[in-house]
Amino acid sequence: MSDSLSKKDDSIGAINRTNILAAAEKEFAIHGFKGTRVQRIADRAELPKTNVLYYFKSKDGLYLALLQEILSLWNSSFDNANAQDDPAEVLATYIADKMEISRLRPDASKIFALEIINGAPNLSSFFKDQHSSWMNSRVSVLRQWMELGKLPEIDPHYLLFNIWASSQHYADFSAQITELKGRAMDQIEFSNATKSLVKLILQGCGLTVPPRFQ
Amino acid sequence: MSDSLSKKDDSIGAINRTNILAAAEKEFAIHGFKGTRVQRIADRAELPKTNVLYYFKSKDGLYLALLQEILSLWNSSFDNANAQDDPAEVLATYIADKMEISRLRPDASKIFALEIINGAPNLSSFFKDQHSSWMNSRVSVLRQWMELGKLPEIDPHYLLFNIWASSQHYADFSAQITELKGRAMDQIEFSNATKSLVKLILQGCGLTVPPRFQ
DNA sequence: CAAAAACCAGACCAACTGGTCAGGTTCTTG
DNA sequence: CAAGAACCTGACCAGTTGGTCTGGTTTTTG
Repeated sequence: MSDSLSKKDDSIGAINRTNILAAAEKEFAIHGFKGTRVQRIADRAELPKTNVLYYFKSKDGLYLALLQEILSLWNSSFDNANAQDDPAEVLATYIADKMEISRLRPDASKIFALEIINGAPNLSSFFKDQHSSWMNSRVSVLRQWMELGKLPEIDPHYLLFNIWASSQHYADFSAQITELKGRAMDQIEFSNATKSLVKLILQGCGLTVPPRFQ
Repeated sequence: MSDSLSKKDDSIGAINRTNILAAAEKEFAIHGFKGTRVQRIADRAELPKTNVLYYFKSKDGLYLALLQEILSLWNSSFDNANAQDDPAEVLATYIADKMEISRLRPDASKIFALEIINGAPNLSSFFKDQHSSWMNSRVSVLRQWMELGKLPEIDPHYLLFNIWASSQHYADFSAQITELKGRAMDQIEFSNATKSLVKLILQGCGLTVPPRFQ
């Protein structure tokens, strides 16, 4: 309806949409898609249920809209790295980025993880293709680093899986971490965890940790 | 009713119970607790729904029974390690054990992960306490190793989290791995992944990889 | 062999849930 | 300021689902 750009207006509709998405993120993260009740989202957003369905045609529609927003978080500086870059610097930054998402958007991370665990039934084939080609291009860069002698031999897939799993873990399993440590992690602990993880992984594949990550 | 031991009799009831639990494991792993339909479990076990409710009082009861069985998988040789043992050997074995569970019981691993992601609403406080004290005692062993100079300084929690996250990852995210690699992982690939992970983590905390894991 | 225990299953139901509808009110705009 | 667009919401409904009830059949056991 409005000019194609700037959906970030302050119209009443835009505000409600934002509130509903925020409420939905929390509910879906806790209960999963099937376990989430539209009524609960409405309650959390302090709106009648009908109103939620007014803005998003259906529960599916709301979930998909949310998922799309979440996917945009998955971009990072590593996306544009190439053979000329320094592997230690690039990987350390990538790990730190991932940890930052886990800290700031744990619910988004959880939803993504749930989606993947369930076999990604709602991730469009477009995203899957995109993700697949992203993986291929990153593996290719890692291999070039190895050929150039900038990175010791290691299976690039397993390295990426490990980075992804370890950082994502802090978001997905925050409940367990809270349980095991007795309380939730604060920013300082996240910073320490990040340093620890950077050191573990970089040292693990024979790289030197850049000073600013020590 | 029968003698307190040996529930593993071959009575018709025992067989049905086993079948139902196996069917439930698959369904709960795919759809989560809320998303799973008792009818679907019954279909998979080739029994009428009423029969499932006959053996397990309710959906909750079935889920809890399954969860209890799954928890027993989480024991490992690491549980009994002490300061006299060799950290490289113990940790490598622990990682390999965890990877083996991911390979052989991915559904059980998924259910456990889902439970944790959702904040462990169904894990009894008994299990939580147990897990918490397990963690404390293992952290203590790791610290002793560091004091003895057998293991370089590293935060023990983060080390354990990393092992746990990386190995569990292969089960929980098998769908994504299948997508990214184009097909499911076979036993040889799991073996390579295990070696890769052992090397990454041990090298990451400054240990030498034992020969049989190379 | 009888009776009790264990097992089996169709019919049924109450509760819940996503979603619709119709009839409003408020806001925007020419 | 009129008219249309956007927004709001109580009442309602049809489909689904966990679970019960009742009346069986088969197996075990004293």
